[in-house]
Amino acid sequence: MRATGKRQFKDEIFAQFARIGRALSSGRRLELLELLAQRERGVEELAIETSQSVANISQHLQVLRQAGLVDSRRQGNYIRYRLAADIVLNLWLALRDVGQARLAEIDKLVQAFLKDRSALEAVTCVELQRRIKNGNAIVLDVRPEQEFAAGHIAGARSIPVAELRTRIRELPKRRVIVAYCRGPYCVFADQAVAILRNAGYNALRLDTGFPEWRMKGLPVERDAARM
Amino acid sequence: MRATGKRQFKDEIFAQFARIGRALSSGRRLELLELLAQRERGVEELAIETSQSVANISQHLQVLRQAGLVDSRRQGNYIRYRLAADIVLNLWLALRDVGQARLAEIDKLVQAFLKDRSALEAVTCVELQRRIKNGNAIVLDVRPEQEFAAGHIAGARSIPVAELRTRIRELPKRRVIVAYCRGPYCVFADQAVAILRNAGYNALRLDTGFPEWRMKGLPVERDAARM
DNA sequence: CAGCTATTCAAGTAATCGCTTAAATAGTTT
DNA sequence: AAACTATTTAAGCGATTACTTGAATAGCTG
Repeated sequence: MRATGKRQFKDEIFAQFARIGRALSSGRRLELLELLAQRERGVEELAIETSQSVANISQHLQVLRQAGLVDSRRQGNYIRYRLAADIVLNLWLALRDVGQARLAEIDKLVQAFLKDRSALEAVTCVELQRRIKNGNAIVLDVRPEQEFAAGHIAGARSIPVAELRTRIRELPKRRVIVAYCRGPYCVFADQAVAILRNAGYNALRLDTGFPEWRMKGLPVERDAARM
Repeated sequence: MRATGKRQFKDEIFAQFARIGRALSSGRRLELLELLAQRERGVEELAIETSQSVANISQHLQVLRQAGLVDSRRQGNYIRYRLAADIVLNLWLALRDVGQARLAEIDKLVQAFLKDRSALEAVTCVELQRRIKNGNAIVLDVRPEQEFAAGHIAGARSIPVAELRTRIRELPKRRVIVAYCRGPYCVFADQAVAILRNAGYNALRLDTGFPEWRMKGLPVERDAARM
């Protein structure tokens, strides 16, 4: 308990926690976390989705694994990665909250790239839940099918945004449609709302994505067939 | 909305969030956050407490500020730094939770340095709250006086651990004493419990610190005189 | 067991990081 | 306005990082 020992203890324990910070210090790795928050994936899948080389993504995944943020398991010839625990998702969401609240650049980027977003107010989780209760909205999951299968808002329908134009007739025109996707920095729901409104539908965007909905303890479902 | 623009948007927005991760990627900076979670401080104070040069700490503080994690204000000749918002504290606690749950090295370090800790079970916040309600414990804040003044558990008494041996008679021997400090990786409460038990007191450690207590929305007080 | 394939590792390079020392700045106080 | 002082900045270093390319590994699958 003498002073030097105490300093060494502090140095070492904070250095350990800093390993986690370091894992969060690359935009590429945060993008991987965001993808893995939707569902588990193989290395090549992640490489394609992030437009990176397989070797590079593999190395990033090692960093994430050594920081305890992701887990992997073998499935046939592939190795599938996933978030190691819900507290990891919680950590990523906490970091995102700080960015949203404290970094002006993030707001600027969203404004610049998603020009329509500021015009249209988004639906909150509480409000959507109320609408669901009243049968007052169709909940539309516009993420890729496999992400829907791995888990979605209870009662939601799936039409991936890529298929929305061709499958738009599956949706009734009379009712309000609330579209959601991976999260507030995912563009799928914005695109979906644009397509729907263009076709004369009454569409709104949920202000967050599926992982946030689930972390709030709100009702979710998953495709029992898959997984 | 074409593919290349979308990739660029993702790259840029995740790079922005990564600035926050980078700020968390140094043990030294995490130590600063932990100190600032107790109360605001000047640069030299932080330098002394971390055994670092003033220039080095100043540079770390710039990194933290540019990531939106800390704020500063001038007070007389000094510049005082503080956490920028409660969500920053929330982020640090989320990171710590992940470390505790997922990094075996952290447990090893605690076991090695705080050998007694495993023997003695700690009191949880819920349990302490119950004890307070029943008048069933003395709550003892063993952090330095100024940290107590900046905020403490409602009803707690202050005896900094450095003064505990000389002031131990202020405490009644009949009642259970629950000591707390900065957090689970702070050694003050462990030291205090050791001193108290050695002197024949019935003492226990709270399993977290003041910032965690406050973030849970449990009752706190502050010294109105200071501030 | 041999062949195949997804994944990891290793080496190399340009850029960045943490810390030190020394000088500059900015703001208060006298 | 001058002097002082806390803080920031600049330059320099050794160590580390992100990514690429090319080779190695590990473990299914036929």
